[in-house]
Amino acid sequence: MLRMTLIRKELFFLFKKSVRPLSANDMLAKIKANKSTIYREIEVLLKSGYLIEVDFADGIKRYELSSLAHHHHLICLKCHSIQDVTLNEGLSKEEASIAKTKKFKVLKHNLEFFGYCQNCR
Amino acid sequence: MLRMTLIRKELFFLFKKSVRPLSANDMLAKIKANKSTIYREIEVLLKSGYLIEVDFADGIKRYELSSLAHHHHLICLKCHSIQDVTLNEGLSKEEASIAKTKKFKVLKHNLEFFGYCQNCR
DNA sequence: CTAAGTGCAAACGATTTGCACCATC
DNA sequence: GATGGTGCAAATCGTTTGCACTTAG
Repeated sequence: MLRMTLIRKELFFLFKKSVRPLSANDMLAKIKANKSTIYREIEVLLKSGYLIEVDFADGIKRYELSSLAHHHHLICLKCHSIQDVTLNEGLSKEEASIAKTKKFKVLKHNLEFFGYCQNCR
Repeated sequence: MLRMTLIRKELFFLFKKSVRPLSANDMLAKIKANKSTIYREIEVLLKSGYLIEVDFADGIKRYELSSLAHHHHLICLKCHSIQDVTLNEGLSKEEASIAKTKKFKVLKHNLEFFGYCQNCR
């Protein structure tokens, strides 16, 4: 049911070469397509599992390929650079403890770090 | 420089008795004040350090008293209930490792958990 | 052919801003 | 009475929707 349209191809290509999560506006700046098309495309690609949502707590939704290994981001508050981090331990121990003590089934979490990067601190 | 106005008093009272982070709309529903006033109030209270921002990744900004102990939230995807959690270990070890290996100075992080609460799973 | 994809314009919801008036210190 | 607070209306920005047209399979 997923047709391979030009816009879709371009989106995959864009995401593949992007080193940071992309917002709808980021995509619009790179791909000649209508706003609505982009937003609907995001919806489709989320639903079909190609993209995941990433939240930088600024009210703008961003996305990256779900095929990437699970990781978090280091967001520089000054230059807005973004680095990926993979946590050594992860949060699985914490999530297990949450399941036990709070009787809460964790399906996903959101974790991003904010601060100053090497150049800005 | 912070005057004790009626609206400000009501806001503090509201936050003190609230068991969950509040959005601008939550405040507007409880306090008779103009939209702009509420948003400007949030700005002032953030800047003066009485409130902190909490992000549930849904594009709506929420706030809670900064005097609360550092904690995270368990957000039920079905009934939208919210529980607080305090992590045993916290992320300080992770942040130390980030400082070392990535040369990134972490000032704050955002961590919230999503899933199903006891009643909904 | 027909379901999926697209563009355009208008609607939406959260937040912001400009301006005139009001109240606390 | 000066600075900070407030209300109102309009603007802004990211996102969504309705509708008519197009295209991939």
